[in-house]
Amino acid sequence: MTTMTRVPASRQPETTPLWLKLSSYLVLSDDEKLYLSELEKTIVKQPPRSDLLQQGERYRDVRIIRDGWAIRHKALPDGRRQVVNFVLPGDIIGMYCTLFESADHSVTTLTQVEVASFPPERIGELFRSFPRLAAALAWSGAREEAMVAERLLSLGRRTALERTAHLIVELLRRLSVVNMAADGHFVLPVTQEILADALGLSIVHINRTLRRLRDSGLIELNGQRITVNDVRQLASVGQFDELYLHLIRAPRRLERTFSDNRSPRSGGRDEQAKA
Amino acid sequence: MTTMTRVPASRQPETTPLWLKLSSYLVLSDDEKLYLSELEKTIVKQPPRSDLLQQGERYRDVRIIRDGWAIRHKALPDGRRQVVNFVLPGDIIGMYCTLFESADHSVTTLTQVEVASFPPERIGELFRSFPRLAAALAWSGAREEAMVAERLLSLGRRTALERTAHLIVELLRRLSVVNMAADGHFVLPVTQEILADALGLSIVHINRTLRRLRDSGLIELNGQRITVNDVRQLASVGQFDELYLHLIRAPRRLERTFSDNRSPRSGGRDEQAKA
DNA sequence: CTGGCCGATTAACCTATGTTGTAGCCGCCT
DNA sequence: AGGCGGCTACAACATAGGTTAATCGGCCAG
Repeated sequence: MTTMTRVPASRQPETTPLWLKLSSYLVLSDDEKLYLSELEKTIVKQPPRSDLLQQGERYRDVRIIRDGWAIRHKALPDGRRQVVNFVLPGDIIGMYCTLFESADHSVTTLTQVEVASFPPERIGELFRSFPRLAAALAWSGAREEAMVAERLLSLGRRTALERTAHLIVELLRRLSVVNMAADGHFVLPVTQEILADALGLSIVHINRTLRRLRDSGLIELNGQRITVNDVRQLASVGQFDELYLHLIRAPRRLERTFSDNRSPRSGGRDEQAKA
Repeated sequence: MTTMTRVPASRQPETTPLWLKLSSYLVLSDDEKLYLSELEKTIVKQPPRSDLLQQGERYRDVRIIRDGWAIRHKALPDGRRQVVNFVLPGDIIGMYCTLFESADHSVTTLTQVEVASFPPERIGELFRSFPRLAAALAWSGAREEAMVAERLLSLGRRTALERTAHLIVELLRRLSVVNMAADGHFVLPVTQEILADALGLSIVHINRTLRRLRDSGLIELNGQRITVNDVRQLASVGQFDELYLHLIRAPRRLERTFSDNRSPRSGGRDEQAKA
């Protein structure tokens, strides 16, 4: 709402990345805002290259990333590795911890990361007392799946150049939502090895591919800063269609389905059950 | 439970594939069973090769597959296509229709398919009145994501032979849950083109790969019937680790989180706010 | 200052997989 | 009966991307 600084943004309690992200989906009430900030109360800092979660490990708390980057990845017994997705500020880890016994993937930090965590039991509470907020979190989780499916399309059917372009545009879009990208540039705290693992390529080939993108003037790289000179064109190279990011606001039927029609108090907005 | 026939299994109302699948995760009460069968009341048959959902289309009802196979796939503007997952009896389509405006993928039947459908609004009702059932459905959805992530690992880091072996074992495991596979054989109503699109390979190469699997005696193909002679060995070729299928029963904390602690009776709903 | 390590970069070479084209089979329509 | 379309099968050839190996620069510990 107010113009945003690019600072880690945790001055005012309510503008955490998660809040920003959810707000892009639906307008949150003050109650909801407050409850959300409750969830982000217990905060810890994790050093770079440390595991937030390990494949096979039992799930523990739910974690909210407040600052920094991480990767979600899976490994084969012989060491080959696939990065499933990048975990950015505003993303949630272990949302399914209530449903699954143990994790089928690892999450490892790339930079120093600030995480909030809360016990899984609160999810039940959330669904009961703040159904719209719960719906927004479900949206965030469903979007995650959509991103993985899109990456699958990339690995299966896009060439190395297309994949790489696609990923860059995706990151740009995602980071914009949490005010971490401006005019097409952002910090990409990632080695080429990690890019390779994300795109199913060899490290040498990712290097070649980045070179081609640079040579064609589509992007610039200075250290960890990447600049996209012409987003439209890069998107077209990557056949990027942002439909899968589901960035549009919640459909009207969401209110019908998830509005809290049980507590006339607290939730404060209407009820009027249907059918 | 009782010994199972391989018949479509819809004689007794409660043993639908979805019920079977969810029961493998948690024991459902009679109320829950009943409500589930309510959801499967409106039934329609779809011919083979027809769309249940089209990329870009607005979401409509939630659909439960009761019989037959379909694929969930995404296409690039130039026609290249990736099959994201196979949709089997007991699977659900459009679970996120409340959250998203329009679909980012298509679903197309491979065989004749029997689908039940219900309006998205009932999901809210479900979460309020039958939280354990809702949790089981959430489990099913989360598992879906896990499968896509595992396929991503396949496309990114497994060879054609490994991928193919992996997929076959996965299908075998999934079909077993709904009693559609016995002693390592099942019906695979799929052309090689579709396998190719699922595994990110060319149709010619999938053909070569199946040949290798047959020549090595790991599988047999007779028309659409596939027989896995040695599951252990095939799983080992595909580096298959079923952790990602999350086939184990619900963790204990699920009950703590989702048990309906609001209604001592059955359908009643109400409250006791938190904090 | 210096050695060691990590990551980026490039060249040369190799191979898994893609492409193109042909043939055979089977079921189905007329 | 003939022919057509969809699918499998395979051979021959082409290439995107993998592998290996060498170099270079930056950073840090001693």
